[in-house]
Formats: sequence, structure tokens, C-alpha cells
Amino acid sequence: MPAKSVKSNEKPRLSAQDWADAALESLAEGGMSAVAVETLARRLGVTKGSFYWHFSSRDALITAMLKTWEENDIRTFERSLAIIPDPRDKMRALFRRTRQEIQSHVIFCTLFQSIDHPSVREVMHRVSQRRIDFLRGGFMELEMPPEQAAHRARLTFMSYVGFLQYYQSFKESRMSLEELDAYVDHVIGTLIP
Amino acid sequence: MPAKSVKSNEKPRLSAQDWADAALESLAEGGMSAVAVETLARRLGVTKGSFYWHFSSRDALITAMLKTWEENDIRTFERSLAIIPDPRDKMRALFRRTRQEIQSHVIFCTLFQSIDHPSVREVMHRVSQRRIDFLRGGFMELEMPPEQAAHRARLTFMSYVGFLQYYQSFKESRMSLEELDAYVDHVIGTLIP
DNA sequence: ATCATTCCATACGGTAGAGTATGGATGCCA
DNA sequence: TGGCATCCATACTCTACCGTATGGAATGAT
Repeated sequence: MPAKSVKSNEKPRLSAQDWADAALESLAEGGMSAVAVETLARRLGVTKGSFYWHFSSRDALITAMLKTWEENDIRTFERSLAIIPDPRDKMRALFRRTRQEIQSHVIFCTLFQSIDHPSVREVMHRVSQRRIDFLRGGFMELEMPPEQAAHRARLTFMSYVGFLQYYQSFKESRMSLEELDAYVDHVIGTLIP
Repeated sequence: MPAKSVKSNEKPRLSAQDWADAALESLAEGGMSAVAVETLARRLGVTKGSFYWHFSSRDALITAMLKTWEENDIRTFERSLAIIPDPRDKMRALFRRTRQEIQSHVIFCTLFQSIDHPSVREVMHRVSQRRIDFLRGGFMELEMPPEQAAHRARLTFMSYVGFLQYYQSFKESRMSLEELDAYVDHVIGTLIP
């Protein structure tokens, strides 16, 4: 086996980024309350002593975690859609994106539930604004007048947020995949001109 | 002064309903974490000793609080709209309702953020289903085919949930009232056939 | 007037999680 | 090989909660 196995062998020797990554995973699974120092320490196979060497406080970890998420979000979200040339295809692809259960969606939704935290609030405000602006640009490419495009972008974003919230809250009574596809088609037909 | 002043004079002598009501107010202001025994006791001018006479646990209070809210929600929400005869007017009135900052909306949104709690989850699932069904009925009154009405009802509800979440999260950067009216009009024009 | 019931205060125990203090282990470097 | 920096373990404090145990004051019934 290799000398520098990162997983559970030899000596972990963690970095601050390792903690931020673990925090993100824990966030996706158990919400903000799961982003706890001792919980993460157990997860990483170390103790709090390690944590407080890398970070000054839990809040500092949360900030770093959010920074990691936001950067990754920008990379994977907008850049993957910039390739699609036709604006209508691009918007449709964007809508269908919601159907996939990417980790980014889960975290986006989870963070909205922890909006009380100042850092979370700040990041979510930025990210939301960015997505609404992106949608507005898309609708304007579809020949919508600016005012209307702005409203439609808001409406679209709100339905996205609401859907995630609902879908993740009531996992037990989810629609079937066929139904879900039909729903997304309906949304596309209703919101995309 | 009267002999039975409920407020802060003479002797409070609380009932379980008083605790549930105070819990609701506290919930609207500070979320579920504000629904804490000692916090409410301070609010009511008594101590925990009182609480644990009326309730067996914090969870019992939460259950009672949710029961109170759900009953009140059914009363004020659906019954006030059943009067309007024209289906299109009814739907429009329903949409414009979101614009008003009723306490029920605030609590609805706050509860969605605490969906982890089993009792909250159960109540929200019922309430959500009820509202979606109500919307579906409304769209069917507008001559929409059943399948389409179901999807449109979902979409409408999702945009409602998302809007509340967004609107309550970022109070500092809210739209002006005129803009908000224009937005609601856009939503009505887009979602109501 | 006595007595039980109702309602509440006081004091305590228990737990979970954040943060601190300190020493030990490991590795690099002169 | 001694020494310094890096990274982590152990053990502790502190705070904020929930929940319990128990006694006391008020009220109504007889």
C-alpha cells in the first residue's frame, strides 16, 4: 500500500481543509447541528485538541466550510451551463438539474434552514442573488422584457427553493420518478416562454 | 382596576393554553430554539415549577403549541376564502394573501426550518397537503384538467414556500411595496389561467 | 376552620457542547 | 543529536438547557 494513504491508516495529520470538507459532509447528512467539534473529531479519528489547533472557534470552521461550498458551487453550477448555446435549451437543462440529487442542492436547502446564523445568511444572500441574476439573464435571452424577466426569475427561484425544502422534508411521501418528470415538464411549460 | 387583570398584576394563575400561546409568540420571534422552558417562564413571569405542572415535558408543550396553531390556521385560512364565489377571484385573493404579513405565515415558514422535529414534520406534512389540495381544487374550478391542476397546485405551493423563506430570511433587502405588488401580479398572471 | 386540591418557587442533578490549558509525540533541520 | 515547530491527546471549566424533588401559598369545599 502507498505510503501516503489519506484514509484511516498510518497517521492522519489533518489540514484545515480536511476539517472544512468533513464539516460539509456532516452538514449534508445531519444539518448544522451535526457540524459540531467533537462530532467531526470522531469522524476524523482525532480529538478536539486537533481542531482548536487549526481553528480558533466553531464559527471559524463554519466560515471556512461556507467558503469552500460557495466556491465549489460557482464552479460546478454556472460553468457547466455556460457551454449550452441555445438559451431555451440552457434554461430547460437548468430546470432539469433540480431533479438530480446533487450534494449541492441538499446543502443549499439545509443552509436555508439555518439562516439564523449570520455567516450562513450572508453566503445564502449572495448565492441566491447570483442565481436569480442568472435566471433573469436567461429569461432576457428569451426575449422577455427586463421587468418581466426579473419577476419571472424571482418566481422561478422561489419555486426552486420551495421545491427543495418540500422534497427534502418529506422524503417518505415523494413522487415517483415518472411523476417527478411530469412535474418538471409542467414547470418548464409554465415558466419558460 | 379590575379584579381579574390577566396582565402582570395580582396573580397570573396560568393555564396550559397560556403556555401554548406564549410558545407560539416566542416561536414567531425566535424560532424553535426560543421555545424553551425557562425562556417562556421568564416571559410569563413564573418559573419552571409552573411549567412542569401543566406539561410533562418540552415536547408535550410543542405538541400542544402545534395543535393550537393548526386549528387556528384552518379557521382563518380556508374559511375566509370559502366565501368568495368566483373561482378566479378566490385564487387571486389567495395569492395576494401572501403579501400580508400575518403571523400564520411567519410561523409556517419558521416551522419549515425546524422540520427535523418529528411533531413539526407531521403537522407540516398535513398542512402542506391540505393547502396543495385546496389549490388543486381551485385550479380545477378554473377548468384545468386534473393532472395539470395537480402539477400547477404543487408549483404554486412551492413558490409560496420559497417566497416566504426568502422574504423572511433577507428582511434587509426586501422589495418595495410597489415592486412586491408588481411581483404578485406577475405570479398571478403566470400561474392562474 | 380545616383540609385537600391547585398552582407555583426553590434547589438540585444530569447532559451536551464550546472552549482552554498543558503536555506529549512526531518530524524537520542545523 | 539537540532543538524547534507542528500536530494532537487528555483533562478540565463553563454555560445552557431539560427534567426532578419537594415544600409552600392560595383557593374552594364541607
